[in-house]
Amino acid sequence: MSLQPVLRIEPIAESLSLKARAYKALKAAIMDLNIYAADAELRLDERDLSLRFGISRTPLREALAQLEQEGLVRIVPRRGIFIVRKTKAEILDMITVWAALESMAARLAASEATDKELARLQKLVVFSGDEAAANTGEYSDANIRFHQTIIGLGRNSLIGEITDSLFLHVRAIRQRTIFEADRARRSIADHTEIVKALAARDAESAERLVREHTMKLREHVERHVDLD
Amino acid sequence: MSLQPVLRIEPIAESLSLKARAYKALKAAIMDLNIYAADAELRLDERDLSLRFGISRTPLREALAQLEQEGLVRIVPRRGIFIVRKTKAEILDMITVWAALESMAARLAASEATDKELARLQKLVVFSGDEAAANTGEYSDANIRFHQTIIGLGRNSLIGEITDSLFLHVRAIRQRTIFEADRARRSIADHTEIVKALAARDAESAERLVREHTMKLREHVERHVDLD
DNA sequence: CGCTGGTGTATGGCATGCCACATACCACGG
DNA sequence: CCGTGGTATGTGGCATGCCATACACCAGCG
Repeated sequence: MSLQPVLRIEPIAESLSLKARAYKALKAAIMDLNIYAADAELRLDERDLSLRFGISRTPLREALAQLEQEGLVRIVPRRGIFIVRKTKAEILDMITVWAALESMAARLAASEATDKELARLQKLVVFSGDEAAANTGEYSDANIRFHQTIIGLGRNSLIGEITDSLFLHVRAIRQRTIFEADRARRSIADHTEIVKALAARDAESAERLVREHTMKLREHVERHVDLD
Repeated sequence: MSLQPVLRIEPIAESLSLKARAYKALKAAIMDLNIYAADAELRLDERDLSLRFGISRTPLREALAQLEQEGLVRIVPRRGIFIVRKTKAEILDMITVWAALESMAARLAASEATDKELARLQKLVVFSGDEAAANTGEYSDANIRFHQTIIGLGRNSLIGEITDSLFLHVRAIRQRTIFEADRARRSIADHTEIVKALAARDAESAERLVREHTMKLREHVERHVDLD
């Protein structure tokens, strides 16, 4: 154990490339925008954006190309760049994929997670239970953290990456559906069951419960959410 | 029914952008290359490539940026562009994700697929069974078609897209492991069981069988394949 | 002989400007 | 008044060239 005063060195300047910064800024801007509002502005203009960001079109185009691959925008030659509205069918497919991945993560977590980690997960459920009655807005965040935690406990970072990219698109829907008190209450009941199964190291049940929980959301969206 | 002679009009020229063509060409080149060979060339050069393709650096850079996001290359400023070798842990994670997605597709297929489609799937298994004894090379293709067919029967195109992108990386491994007669034989036995479960519309079993089948591959790779 | 400091070169990042093509608008003819 | 053809304008695609920086090489000093 050295007690010498240590010169703290940080990797300097880590200033991201303009391309990376444009990418982040655009992504944040698109996510901020409620793209499902009827009057949302769906058209982007390269030159206008490059002026407003104060960079040239080259890095901006590269950022846009990345966003296109991620499915957030569509670039049509000589027509324009359009923010993509996902169809209801695509949203439903995403939720299904989410169910497949999170349930696999739960299965893995049943054997991988430590008791300590599971205790923290438990606390998350209790907290959101307290909060939910009073304030469903807070619940939405706790709900998201719960699911992200399970995914993390699976120790498969690819699952985390894929669900993150899906989350962008599903987020708007989730927030729209969560503001129904009964759904929140039942959701917490499901979460409680899931934690129990994990604590019992019951991979089969954990997998099934998580899958069914998410597929309930899918069902709900299919029936009650109107897009397009 | 018009008997008039019809002027056949094809959408003309469908000539892809240079960026798209560069993307395809690079991807194919990288896949052709056995990147896990010790002496594989891992460094690319923008200017050299743009000369060889006969295009300028701009569309080439955009293609490379896409490949980077897909995880096939890594671009390091002022150092170079490197073809990525996946670590063994990453490959294992990919196979796990594959298992989660294909098993979900099987679950969906149990209710979605028509009898006719299942009959075609059945034929695929029989065919690969015949072929396998004589020629494991052919079997590899039939094996891939079998799995892709199941994924298609799930009617969730997102699952197809994600597994396609994983396939790039897993392919090399799959081919390396399939040339073991016993694995091929047991694989066909698994496939037979899977088709049976689907024909019986037993979603639970179909899901489980597909998952276990893929997780066997994962196990095999973890034990016997040496990367890095 | 080994290490340090300086310089040249290679490479990716970025800015700029031109081009092809799709669209919109308008003029002209029926 | 309607339809057709021509033209102007806007937009993304692409080529080109400069710039900053990391690395390699070399000279000079200890």
